[in-house]
Amino acid sequence: MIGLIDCNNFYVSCERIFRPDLIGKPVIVLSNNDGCVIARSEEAKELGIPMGAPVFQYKELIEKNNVIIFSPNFNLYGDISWRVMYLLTEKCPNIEIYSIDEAFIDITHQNVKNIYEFGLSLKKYIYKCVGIPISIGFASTKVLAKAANKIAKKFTQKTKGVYVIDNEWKKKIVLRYLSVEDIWGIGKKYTELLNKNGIFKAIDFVKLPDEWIKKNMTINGLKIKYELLGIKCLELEDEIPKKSISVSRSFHNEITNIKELKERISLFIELATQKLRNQKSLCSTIIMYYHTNYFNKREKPIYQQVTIFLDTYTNCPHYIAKKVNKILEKNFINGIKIKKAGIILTNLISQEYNIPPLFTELKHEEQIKLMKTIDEINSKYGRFTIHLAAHNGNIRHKTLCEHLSPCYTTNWSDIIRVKV
DNA sequence: TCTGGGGTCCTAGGGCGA
DNA sequence: TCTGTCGCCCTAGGACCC
Repeated sequence: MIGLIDCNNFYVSCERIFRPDLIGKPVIVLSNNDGCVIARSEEAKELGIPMGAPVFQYKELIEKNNVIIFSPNFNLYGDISWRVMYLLTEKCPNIEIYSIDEAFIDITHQNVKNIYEFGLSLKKYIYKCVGIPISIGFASTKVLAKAANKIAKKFTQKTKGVYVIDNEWKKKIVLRYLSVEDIWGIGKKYTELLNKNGIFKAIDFVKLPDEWIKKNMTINGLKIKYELLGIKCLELEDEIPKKSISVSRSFHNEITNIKELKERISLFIELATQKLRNQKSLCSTIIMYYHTNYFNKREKPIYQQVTIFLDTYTNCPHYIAKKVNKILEKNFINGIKIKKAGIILTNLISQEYNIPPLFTELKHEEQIKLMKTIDEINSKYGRFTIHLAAHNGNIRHKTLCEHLSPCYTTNWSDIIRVKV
């Protein structure tokens, strides 16, 4: 039996842990630059604020209903997520952490007598220890567990946040209830295609011939069909290192000069190589890109992308920044207004398997020692104590975040004080 | 005026060597 | 030596997820 645990309105719930006065009030969390809505409380959903909505389009509704706004505080959310996952692992060792707010558990080999009661106790435990409300769906496959979770969330009063699909009858009811757009793995495009062919519910989807599904929705579509029928096609996965690492940002004020762009890109490289070193990997290919504002219909959109193949594997920001800056100087189009830029590190290998090439300007032994020292200093005295000269070490620079909450659990100066 | 960020997987199609 | 076929590799693009 597989369970899917999902934290309810996760980012909003994280903010509410330290602001219990906001329970019952409409709350939203915004994306970087306070641009779009990325999390909503139930009350905000009821007001009709959609996911991904640009804030400026809903300004009136937000003000009229006193909706509480937060800028994203990923330090806080990451830390709370870690606590939730830690507790879940304690109770269910066979776990796949799927995202910041979701995890699959396999309880087949745990001696669980009553799955529903087990779910309720897990829910109670997480809320008691971390203060995060969760919903749980149990079923024989991942896709069905996702569907069960949806039911648990949608009918909280009846289910108390836990729903188990443990017989054919329940499975049939769920397939009849579930719309195709709500099936895990079927997005906007496939929904359009299915609707056009008269398929609206999961029960109709599973009746489609295999050949049709494979031809129109690839092998993944076929796996979804069998999972809905209760035949396991997707296993719980171990944590595997990332195959690519990227850092990108939109800019509140568009960038028009190469100096500033170089500054930002250098910061992206520093952040990305930090992630790379954390998972003990090296990269040999860097993709750097930037583009103008696609929403500005008055100007022709410009997109530039450069792929840089290194002659060696590295996780050293100085080496990468040097190469990227050289390319930037050569390719930069003067006069364009850059709205977003980013870098992707790819072609990753594990540090262990690295064999330095015979001819390269990079001095490997020295670089390893240097990076180790820098990481130790930054870990002891704070992120960016030592950083690339190209940026000033201010990672929040020029990013709009007017509603940022304190880092209650990760910053000594933000810890809540209690008067006794 | 203002519209996020970070990933994965699959497939088609072209280049290229055996 | 030329030509056709097959399979592998790579890339771009499109789908999906949170």
